Amino acid sequence: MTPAAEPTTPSFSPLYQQIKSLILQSLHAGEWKPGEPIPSEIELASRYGVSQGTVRKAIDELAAGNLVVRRQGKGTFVATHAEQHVQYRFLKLVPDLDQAGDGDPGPAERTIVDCRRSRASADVARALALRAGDAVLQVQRVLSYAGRPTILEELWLPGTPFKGLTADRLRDWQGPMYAMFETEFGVRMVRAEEKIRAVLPQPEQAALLQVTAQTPLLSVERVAHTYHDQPMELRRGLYRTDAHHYRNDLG
Amino acid sequence: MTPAAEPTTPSFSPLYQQIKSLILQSLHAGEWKPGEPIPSEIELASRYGVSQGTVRKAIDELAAGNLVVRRQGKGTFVATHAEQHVQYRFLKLVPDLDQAGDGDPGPAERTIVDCRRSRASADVARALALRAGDAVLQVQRVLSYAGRPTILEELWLPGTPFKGLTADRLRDWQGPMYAMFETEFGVRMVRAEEKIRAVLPQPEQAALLQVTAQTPLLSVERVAHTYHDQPMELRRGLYRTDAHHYRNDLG
DNA sequence: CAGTGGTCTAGACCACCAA
DNA sequence: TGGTGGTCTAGACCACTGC
Repeated sequence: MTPAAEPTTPSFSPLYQQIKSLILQSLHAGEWKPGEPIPSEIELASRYGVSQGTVRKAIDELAAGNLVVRRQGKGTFVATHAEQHVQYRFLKLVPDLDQAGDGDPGPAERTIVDCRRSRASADVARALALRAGDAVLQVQRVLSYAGRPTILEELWLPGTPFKGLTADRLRDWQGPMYAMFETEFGVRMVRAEEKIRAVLPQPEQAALLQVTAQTPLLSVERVAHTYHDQPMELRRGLYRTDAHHYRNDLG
Repeated sequence: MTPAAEPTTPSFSPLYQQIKSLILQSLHAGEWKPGEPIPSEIELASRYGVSQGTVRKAIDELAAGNLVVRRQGKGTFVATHAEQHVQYRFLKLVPDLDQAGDGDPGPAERTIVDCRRSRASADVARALALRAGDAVLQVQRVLSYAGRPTILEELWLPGTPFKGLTADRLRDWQGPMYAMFETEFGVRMVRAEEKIRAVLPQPEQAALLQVTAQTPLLSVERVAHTYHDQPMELRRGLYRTDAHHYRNDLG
């Protein structure tokens, strides 16, 4: 606001950016839930006292960031991991023989190996913007495709927002885990970043994936963020790549 | 055009999409070279007989696809791998300790291991949309960071567009290889897709990277495309991930 | 200063959907 | 049929660049 403080700040914010921020606030505050429609462009325009075109440009950017989905003739809806056409939006592992070509890895069998409350180690705390020793939820599970264990992943969640999450609730839930986070805990994952390495498994890891300790695996460390770039999940995955590969499109 | 032929085709093309196609054609035809400005929005509007806003929306999409770069007050320029802020746009390997945080892996020493003309094998031909036996150029090189061999890559180029490419010219060129393809051969890479696996190296590969044959490595197979999604390069890379990692942002 | 892209508006019309 | 998002236009004004 005061142009004296930040020299590198563009001392100018377009109207549509301000509108975008306002809509973002309402999304974060849960004024409209995932899957629900947000008010029409005309209604938002009159609410904020700007033209429809300005609201339109704001929503354009939200839609580009997958925060919102437009459907012609129906309205604009809060994006969700549940009913979304692209389920498992953040999972880039696809079968080598992808006949359909749609990157759909097919149905996965999920096995919860472990689920318990613990305290954040230094690196987990750093990734989740907590303090070391804070309460976290720790889950370990295996995903299998066609009976073949393929992904072993361990994930950490901050304890407070996910109070009440148990192994049983995880087991009972059908569909993407991120969809459960939305409907059960009101936490919507919006963005994620992954660091990928090639590693050899520890003996216990090898056993869970039914491979030898000499089998090279993809190590995928993901930090998923909710609104305002707040980190809400750390996930460390080990991917078998003998029948699958990690697919990435570089625009 | 004829709505009878294709049942699933949206028998409707917005004006700005048509304008986008026209601009794309000019880009492909080389009417404006990489780094050069394209005509102003007003000029394009009058050339195509549409309003400035329509041209604007067309250019918006081209800019979103990194085909073109807008610079306020100066004009709109054909994107290039050379002077682009993000050099090595397609290289996602970054140092584990990235102090600057800009993903800049720093200067690389390049060593050409091999460069020769050969004939396309079946899989190379399929990737490059050629026929098996067609002339291809085959290059093998090593990239080192701080004296440490980190990337071993082998790449195949279709023989015809790259007539005259030799090991010497590769060695002499400073800067990104894709920048050379632009200025020397008029081939601009626009999009790429990568398939990533974890593998163990062959003995010769291990020697070139100065690692043991038990060191897990990232296998990165990239197909790079020029305009109209035409494949123009197949690149198979082996990445050491003991001091670097592959970084990916999931929007 | 003139020329460029960037923002904002107001209004018209079209395509899609549901009741 | 009415409401939604999608397209297109025309014009005004702003911000940035270079001369």
